Amino acid sequence: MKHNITSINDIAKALGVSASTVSRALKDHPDISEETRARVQAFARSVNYRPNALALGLKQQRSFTLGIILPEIVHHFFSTVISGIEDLAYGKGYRLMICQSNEEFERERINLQALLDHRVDGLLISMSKNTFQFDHFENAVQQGLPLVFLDRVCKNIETDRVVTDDFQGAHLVTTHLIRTGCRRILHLAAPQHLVIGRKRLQGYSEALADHDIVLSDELILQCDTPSQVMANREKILDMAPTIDGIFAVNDFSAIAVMQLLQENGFVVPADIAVAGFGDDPIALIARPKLTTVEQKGYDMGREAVRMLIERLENPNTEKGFETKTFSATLKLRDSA
Amino acid sequence: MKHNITSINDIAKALGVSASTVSRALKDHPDISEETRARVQAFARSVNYRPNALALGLKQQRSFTLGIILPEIVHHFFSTVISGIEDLAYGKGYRLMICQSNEEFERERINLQALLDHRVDGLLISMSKNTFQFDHFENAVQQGLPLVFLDRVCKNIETDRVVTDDFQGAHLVTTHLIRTGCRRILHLAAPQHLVIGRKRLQGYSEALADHDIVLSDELILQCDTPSQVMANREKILDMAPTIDGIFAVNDFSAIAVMQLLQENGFVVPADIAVAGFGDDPIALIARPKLTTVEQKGYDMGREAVRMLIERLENPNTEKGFETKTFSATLKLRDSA
DNA sequence: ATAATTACCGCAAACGTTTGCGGTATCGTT
DNA sequence: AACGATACCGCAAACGTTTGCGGTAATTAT
Repeated sequence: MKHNITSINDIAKALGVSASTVSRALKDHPDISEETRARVQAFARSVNYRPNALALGLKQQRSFTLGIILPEIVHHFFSTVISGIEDLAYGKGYRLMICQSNEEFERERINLQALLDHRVDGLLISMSKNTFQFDHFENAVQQGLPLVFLDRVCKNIETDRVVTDDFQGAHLVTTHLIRTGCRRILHLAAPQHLVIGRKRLQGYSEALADHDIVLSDELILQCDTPSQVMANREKILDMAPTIDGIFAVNDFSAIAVMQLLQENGFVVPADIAVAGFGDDPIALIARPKLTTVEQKGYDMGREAVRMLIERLENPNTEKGFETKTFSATLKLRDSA
Repeated sequence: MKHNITSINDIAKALGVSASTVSRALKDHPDISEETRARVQAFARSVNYRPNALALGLKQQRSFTLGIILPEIVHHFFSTVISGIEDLAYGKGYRLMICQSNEEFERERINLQALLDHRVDGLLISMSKNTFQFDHFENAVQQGLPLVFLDRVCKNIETDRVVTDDFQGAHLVTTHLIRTGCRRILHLAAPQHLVIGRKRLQGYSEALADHDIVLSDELILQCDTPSQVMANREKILDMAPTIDGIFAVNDFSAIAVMQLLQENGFVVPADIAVAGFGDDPIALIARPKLTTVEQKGYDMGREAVRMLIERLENPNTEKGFETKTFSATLKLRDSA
């Protein structure tokens, strides 16, 4: 039942010509007579012939497939990234193999290997939080595979990168808090081994420095998920009367802390202003609407795959690696 | 630089044996002497040999790749579905090619063709809203490709299906509204050409009937996005004083209408109770927290790929097609 | 010592495609 | 009439694997 899929050989046999002739006829090679070409093309259309991408990939040493590894798919930012990648890749004739590492190093490694096995033409990767060794990445680039890091970049590897300007975004939003009168701003930070964790903390710090506000260690809390907000519940509530602003490293934590404050009688933003990072859809649902920093996932995805395909189609260009930085914009709303 | 990827032939040459011997040695074929086997395996490991999945796929007529088509990726439900699919497929050694149709028929068709070209072993599809002809699906199943429809099923095609019990979910939530005293319940409905649109309306209708409440046409509004809520703003506000409950076909619309009401002085749920469908994360962010129906995207994804792989690994089973229905559960919260 | 096993390995075809090279007609020149 | 040019097409190798079959030695049985 299965094998009604016609190959070039089937067409050749049916028409009494050779496979090479069919192949050439289908791509309008000048060596083929008008008559044969027409016969072949007509027949191919009638049996709905489609070239076998596996055979093509094997022969031409390229699969027109791109490999993607992300920490998780169920995440608004990453899903917009995928969407951007898909939209552009689709138009260029590339298909996507998508994997998630679930923030596990081992799974990232295995997924990467599987993508290599499938001979993807290039890679788009956002690193897992728990990746501290990088030989799997090095291995891939050494094989000559173009690789673009996205958002969670690996600074130990020389490649193209697409990132948001985390420093600037954090600076922007912290500056805004200061301008509206905040002086003691709590920062809910991401782990410092992540670039985004460090950059956003830096943006926060420098904005304070710019306004001659002393940086105080007790106002920096490593706390980047709603459950960690809950875990730090007492500490935050103890601190609350002494602070006038909060800058959280992402929107989920921002809203969690905002709701924690509200449930305990604090008014946002009158008592304490709250700002997040990422512009997740939940920012618009929360009341007050969350002031946050927009991160252009869709555009970043598109740009990353653009850079990747650029390299694919100009294999031996001498162009050095680029880091494309997307500037962040403040989404000024009601929480700060 | 590129071609340091070793093949079986490279190993064969390096060791002075034939490719067949290498192939057999690597898979512990009994025809190969202990000594040769050890030599080959040691060498293969030392050069980090990995089989070429393209060649394997071509030879064995299966690619260990599954094709996915979804209406959109940036959508909490669909991204959880992908996540469930990925987690299970990963464990079983299958990779995923993921496409989005963006709710366009043409793009769905082209994506499907591309997946066929890449010789995926099976398909997982959630139909686009604008698909009204089905020959591309028929074509695929006729080629012998296992296909599982997910959530947005196509009833014209005989295949396996995985769905949520939309009727039951809608019935459940409407019944709850009625039990808490609602009598005039507005239903924000999805387009009626979609199965989910019809099923959820039916659940609503029957729940009313069960309690001897007459169904009134003016209480059914085709309106399934926040922007449509805005477009129907006046109509809804005019109606508001005359109703005591709203059942929206999804959470985004539910929250949009809830906030519209709140901004115009209505109290939820005291004046008007509001319930949604889907249990999107935003349901927990909204205030009051949204009462809604949980839709188990992750489990549905896992189940769909389980059914698919089951068919793949038992090709000529006579087992008839199944429709796996996931019962919906009420997430009782504060808005109703 | 000869025949029959056994152990081990290679040849070649196949999966579907592309492409360099060579071959056979046919045509036009002189 | 002999020659070169042109038009058209097929052979075969290659991409990396797998696998049925056959082959050669060495070992065992008679």
